[in-house]
Amino acid sequence: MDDDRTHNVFRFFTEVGIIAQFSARLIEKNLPERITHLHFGLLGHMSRRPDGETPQQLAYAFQVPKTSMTHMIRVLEAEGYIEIVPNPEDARSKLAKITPKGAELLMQAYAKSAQDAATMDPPLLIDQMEQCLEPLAQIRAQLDAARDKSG
Amino acid sequence: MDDDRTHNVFRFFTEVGIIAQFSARLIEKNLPERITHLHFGLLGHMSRRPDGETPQQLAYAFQVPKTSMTHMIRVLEAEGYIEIVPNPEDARSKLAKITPKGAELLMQAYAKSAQDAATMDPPLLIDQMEQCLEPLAQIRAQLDAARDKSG
DNA sequence: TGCTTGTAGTACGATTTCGTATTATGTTAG
DNA sequence: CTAACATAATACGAAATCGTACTACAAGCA
Repeated sequence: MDDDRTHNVFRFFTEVGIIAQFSARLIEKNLPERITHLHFGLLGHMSRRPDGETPQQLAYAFQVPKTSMTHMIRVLEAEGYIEIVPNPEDARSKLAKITPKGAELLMQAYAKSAQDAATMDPPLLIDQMEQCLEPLAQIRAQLDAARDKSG
Repeated sequence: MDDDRTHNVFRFFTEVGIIAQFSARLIEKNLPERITHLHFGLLGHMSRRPDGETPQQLAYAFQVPKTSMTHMIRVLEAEGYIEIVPNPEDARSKLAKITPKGAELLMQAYAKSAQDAATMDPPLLIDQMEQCLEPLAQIRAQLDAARDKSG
């Protein structure tokens, strides 16, 4: 890879890192005290999987260590946003499911953040975001695939 | 903002968040124990500012609380990657400067990560990254501007 | 000068992250 | 069946994050 392209890869990662931090703050501004953007992501993930997922699956999906996921799940459960039930297919395991309270939080935070995004000054560059969506999805899929191959 | 556009904004942030996590891991794989991708970013930032920057400036640039920056700077100093000197223009303040050892670490980690990126399987989609660079830079600039206006 | 207000950095403590080791259950070879 | 190994989750502890409160210095004004 030549120097220019290498430089562009790093620049890409830098921009992405900064934007990710902004989006985290945007969401967390509309979440209760101990709930972070990762918890928000977890709730969104679970809302699309009504049968629940195991901590293992969640840890893999969100690319955090199992122990970190254990902790995040406990916080969500302590606040009543999810419930944790035994996994009927494996007594070692558990299933985490979103509760109505969790679904409510998800919706509220989504709506408020959307409102914030819509009224930002200067306005959010949605055209540019949409323009990036496809390439970003491809890049993410490639990184996922590379991870699965090498660890 | 209509529902589709709102949805796209969230999707954009989601993709960006996942990619940011991957890039953090890519870098950190090539950094010593206690050094994170944020430290790497700090070193890169300082390498472009040989006169040093104050903790305050760094905290603002990296969008982390002052106390977090205090801690990160201490780690970098303890490991010898930066040095902290009094700010001649303000006795309350300090300047953090990269050391030769820090510059060396920066170069090594950069080179190793570039190597990893170049040999990834499936290969990194650099065309797509380059295609995103301009819009991402604009989006980041807009978010920066919105932050400066409202907090 | 003396007073008031603002700013840079840090001490401290609550919480979070995450690596290592452990427990409990599942799976498979013999 | 059972021993050996694999896997899900967690206990535990070291380190990081970050909000609050504080100290030290700076700057503006009477």
